[in-house]
Amino acid sequence: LGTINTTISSLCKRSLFDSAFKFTLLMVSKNLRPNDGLLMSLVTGLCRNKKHSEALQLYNILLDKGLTVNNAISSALVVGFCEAGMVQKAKLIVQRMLDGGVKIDAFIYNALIYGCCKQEKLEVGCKIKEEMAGKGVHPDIVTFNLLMLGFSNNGRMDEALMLWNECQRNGLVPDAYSFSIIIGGFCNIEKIKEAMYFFDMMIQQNNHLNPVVYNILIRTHCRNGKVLEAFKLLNDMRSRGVSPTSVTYSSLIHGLGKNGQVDEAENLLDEMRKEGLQPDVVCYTALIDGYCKLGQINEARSLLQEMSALNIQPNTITYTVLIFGYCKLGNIEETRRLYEEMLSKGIAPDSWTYNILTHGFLKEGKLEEVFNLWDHMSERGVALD
RNA sequence: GCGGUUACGAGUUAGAG
Repeated sequence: LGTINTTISSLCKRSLFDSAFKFTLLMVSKNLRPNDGLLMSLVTGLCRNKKHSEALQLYNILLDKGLTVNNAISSALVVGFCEAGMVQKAKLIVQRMLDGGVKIDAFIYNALIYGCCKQEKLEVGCKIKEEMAGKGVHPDIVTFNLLMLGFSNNGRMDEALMLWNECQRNGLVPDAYSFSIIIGGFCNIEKIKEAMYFFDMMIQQNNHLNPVVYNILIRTHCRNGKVLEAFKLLNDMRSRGVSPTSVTYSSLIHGLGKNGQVDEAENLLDEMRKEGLQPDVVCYTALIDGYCKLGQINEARSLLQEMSALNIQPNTITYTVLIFGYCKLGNIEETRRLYEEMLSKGIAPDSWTYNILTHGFLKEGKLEEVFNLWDHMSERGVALD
């Protein structure tokens, strides 16, 4: 049995979920049961790779065999379906668990609420919260956080705050997530005063301080062109012993780039390295965008080379940014070249890429090329939106 | 006992016509 576990584990680690799946089925058919942790990562892995039906199949077989399936495995399945937007199917799975007399715990309810909130079905999410309470499963802080996030993302801060109050009436204590959700919600609608009210509350409690809240505030200032304010917060976080992350830096780089301060932005890459942080693809893409917006396309292009020298893989957005840079300069040659290059690297263009390419070609009167492009696009299963 | 659920960063679309 140890060998089985090791084999499956190794297959999962190498992301060979198909093989792990087949191997597990084979084992289960011989009534050998891999351990819980492995089954969970297998279910999670299958779902992340869009193999939901395999995950479900495995789950069903375990049940049919009368093998124990703990809530962690079930919740991995429910989460997998919810993350892919298949909340209805997730609900069916849960319903079957209920029918089978299985106790649904808060993790699973929360996973369902997560799915509902992702689809902006906030009222349904709230109903599930009531339902769980009715079944004697107390909504926990995660339940409240999920719903607060749902409302915050829709600018419905009144409702988010009602939940903030409600959870405390229920004896729950807002945690670091709660704070950043509320602060982020106010930032989204530019209610900075309100955001700062909650931020000060965190500071006063001298608790829950973490890079995420700072990142939210820094990004908000950067988005509003208030880079100086953003840097003040960077100092503030450091002085309180909170280390910046690559998210912090990418926000700052983006903010500086938007202001045309690309040199300062580029210096931040070195500053990161001095702090032991590796600049990632987002930091580079933000900087490349900054150069492109200034028309300094060669600088942008050499950053792409720098990335490959450092083994930082460019992605769809990186290429789209560069292509847009060339399009704006009317450089059709390089636009084509980059498009070919991204295809040859297996980086998939998306609807934004095609949108930009279309405009670029049209601007230069390359009507036929647009038609070719559109054929290519539909072959690849991308639709303009 | 251990494990499963929640927060933050980059790309097209300002205005006029």
